Amino acid sequence: MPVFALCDANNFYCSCERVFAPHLRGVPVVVLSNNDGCCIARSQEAKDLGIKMGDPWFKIERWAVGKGVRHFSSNYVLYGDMSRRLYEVLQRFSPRVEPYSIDEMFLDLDGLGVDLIDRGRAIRAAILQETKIPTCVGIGETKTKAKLANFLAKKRPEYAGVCDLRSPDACARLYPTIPLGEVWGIGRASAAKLQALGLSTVADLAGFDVTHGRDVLTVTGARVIMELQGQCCHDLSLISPQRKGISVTRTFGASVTEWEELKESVSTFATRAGDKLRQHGLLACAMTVFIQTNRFLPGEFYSNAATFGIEPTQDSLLLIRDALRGVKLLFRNGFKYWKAGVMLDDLIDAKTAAAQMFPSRDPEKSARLMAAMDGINSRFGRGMVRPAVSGVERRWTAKAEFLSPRYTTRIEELPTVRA
DNA sequence: TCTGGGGTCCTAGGACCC
DNA sequence: TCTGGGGTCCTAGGACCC
Repeated sequence: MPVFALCDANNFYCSCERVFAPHLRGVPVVVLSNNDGCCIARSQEAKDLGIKMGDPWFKIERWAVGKGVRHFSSNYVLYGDMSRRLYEVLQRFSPRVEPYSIDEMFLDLDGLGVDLIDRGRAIRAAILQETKIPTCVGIGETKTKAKLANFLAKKRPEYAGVCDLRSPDACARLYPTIPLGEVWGIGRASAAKLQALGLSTVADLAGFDVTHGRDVLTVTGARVIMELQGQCCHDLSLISPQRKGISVTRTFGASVTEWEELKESVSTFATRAGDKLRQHGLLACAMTVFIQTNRFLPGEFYSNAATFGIEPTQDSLLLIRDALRGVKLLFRNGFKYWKAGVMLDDLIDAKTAAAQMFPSRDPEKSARLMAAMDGINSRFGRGMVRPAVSGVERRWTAKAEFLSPRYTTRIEELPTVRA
């Protein structure tokens, strides 16, 4: 029987900022999204003041500052680094650690043969001491139960940050006290459906017939129910699966009306997307670009997107070219653009693709060719240099002919109008 | 008039997550 | 003036094929 622990950092982004500003302990802190748009993390004190996730900063700024709230622009490099440190500490407690998100890690505690509550306390203490980040630990025989235990560890002071939901006793006592919307995988829509059927607590959900559950919530819901009952449907995954898509999207600080300005932004997005592709050693075969006006403003709302196949590439210059061609089709004069983005799909492994693209060459040589291109791209950072190896480009173009013409550009003729 | 059946592939859209 | 960004999975239904 596996035993999962979920270690989840408390108010992670805020806690990271406090590591370097210890005087802010006890002070309400929020971390803001891109362009300081809205609150994406809140310290406990900020939550206690009633600040909600996603609250637009411009709406609450005056009031919040008056209440002594301190705010930070988000710093993902810092958070990523702190996350890695958490991971390193956890690896000392179990050889099997799965980073689930930037601030959450699953551990396999099976076979440790010790008091797991004690073990949870030790984990918290080690992380706090070495990274200054407070965490909570939830324990269960399925991931879903570990998540739920973590929720209790966070919300109910009597657990002091560590909760074990493995025993039937604990479930019988606690399930009826938790609203079913707190369960991992039950969002707003599913919660509403279940409530319409008269279910309201986790106990109701755990006691729901699995087949019936599948009818109402599809197979995902059936798995949730089984996991609540202690039947494991999600194992630990120690190797991170290959990325399926990469996107770079932004709302603009100030609305954009000119083509030249939009072009500049979209070029930047495509460049960043290319950076990410090279980091992961991938090529993209399809692209989606979109532009939007501000849906929060009265008047006409315009939103449009184009999806099309591209030659398999990670080269930023080619990505920029394609993105601009796409967005040019979408651009309409007279709109105030508020948000745009570039999404890359149908990603393939660059090394494997190289071997397929140069079939007449030996694999060694294909790999060297790819490495040469990687070198060019990474040396110039932003992919502003095209692969100069003679013959390469011709071959890549030839390969494109073998791709099925799956992608067609879809352009709505008329802007959609919003009341 | 009667109007198969089984299969695959693809996509849009919904839902959920952090 | 100012309202985030980046992902994954599942399903229904259309297109197409034999």
